[in-house]
Amino acid sequence: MNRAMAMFWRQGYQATSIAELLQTMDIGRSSFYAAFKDKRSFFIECLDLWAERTLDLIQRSRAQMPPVDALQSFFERGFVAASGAKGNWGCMLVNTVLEMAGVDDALADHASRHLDQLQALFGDCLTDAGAEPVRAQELAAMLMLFNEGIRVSSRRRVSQIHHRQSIATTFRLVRSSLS
Amino acid sequence: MNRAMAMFWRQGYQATSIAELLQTMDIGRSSFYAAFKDKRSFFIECLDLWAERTLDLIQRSRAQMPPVDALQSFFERGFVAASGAKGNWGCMLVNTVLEMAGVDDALADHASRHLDQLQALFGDCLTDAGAEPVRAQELAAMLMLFNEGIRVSSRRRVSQIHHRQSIATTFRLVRSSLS
DNA sequence: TGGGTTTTGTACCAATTGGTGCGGAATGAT
DNA sequence: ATCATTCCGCACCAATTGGTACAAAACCCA
Repeated sequence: MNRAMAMFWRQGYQATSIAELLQTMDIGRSSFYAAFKDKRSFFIECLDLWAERTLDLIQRSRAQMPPVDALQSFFERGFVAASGAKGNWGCMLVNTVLEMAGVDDALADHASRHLDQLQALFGDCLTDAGAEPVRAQELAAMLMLFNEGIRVSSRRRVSQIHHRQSIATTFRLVRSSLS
Repeated sequence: MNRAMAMFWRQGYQATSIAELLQTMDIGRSSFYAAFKDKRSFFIECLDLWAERTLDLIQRSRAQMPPVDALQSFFERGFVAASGAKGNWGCMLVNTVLEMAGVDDALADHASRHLDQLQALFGDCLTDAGAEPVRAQELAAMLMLFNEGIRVSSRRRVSQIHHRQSIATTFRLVRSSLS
């Protein structure tokens, strides 16, 4: 299932056929439809799994370091770990929103709600760091905008160094805004 | 052709079938294949048209107002004009990059190069506004990141007001950085 | 009006899509 | 070993995909 999720992550929903999925999961057609209802339902499961892992990633970091550091490490990890030689696939939630909006709005909304959760978690980290609730919400919204932007940019052929720099300057701004 | 472009813009490449295109263009199948080589080639034409119009939009604004105002009006127009009751379709270039990356990399690169042009134009406006070349490039890159982010965000159900606010604060930052 | 060229409507094609059903193989308990 | 049950490979299906062939129609200049 991890492989299937990665496939959806990289290629999106429409461009991934069931045949491809079966091959990478190394199971038969019957087994697939026995375990999952639909291609669509299965995609949602993968989407949820992806979101869950992403939230967990931040939560775990938060237990080990100051909250703002945890946030920053989240952005940096997304650009180092996920982008090997194989290239970066961006954020599955962002990808899904842009692919399905105007095609399957329910699906796009589902991904969008996950992004809301992520933004809420950003806010939590910022209040933890001592920001006032209102200000934390503002900053979280800004970080989400930054996230969406950099995830798009990461699917282009822009140099990694440049992204790192953007992250650095953004978080310098965030930190200065908190002190 | 405008209608066809709008269709691709809203639904993306894969989700738009030839049959739908023919219907909205109100032409027959033969006429289509006589005028355009492929679905893919036709999509590229639409993409180029969209990019051309976007660049023109900025250029025209630049002839009528200070360069930074022109940039700001570009962002604001994208959110008022394009987003009627029918909703906002974001930026066709950004949409294409995210849809086709990992599926048809050549197509994604094509859209990405258009974004490079757009970013270059951002840079021109900023140098016009008196920024030093290096600084202008930095700011242009930041604006492109902002553009990518807000175009994603605009396809979610986030309130318009919020976007306007983001634009305002971003440009306040840009202006203060220029003075 | 006539003949030749372009345009266009439509039937048709092979390939692929997501999804179902069946028959046999593996499994496990007695 | 036997039986029942679960599992799975594979054939099959209808629908849709992008693309082509071909003939009829519209057009234009003489």
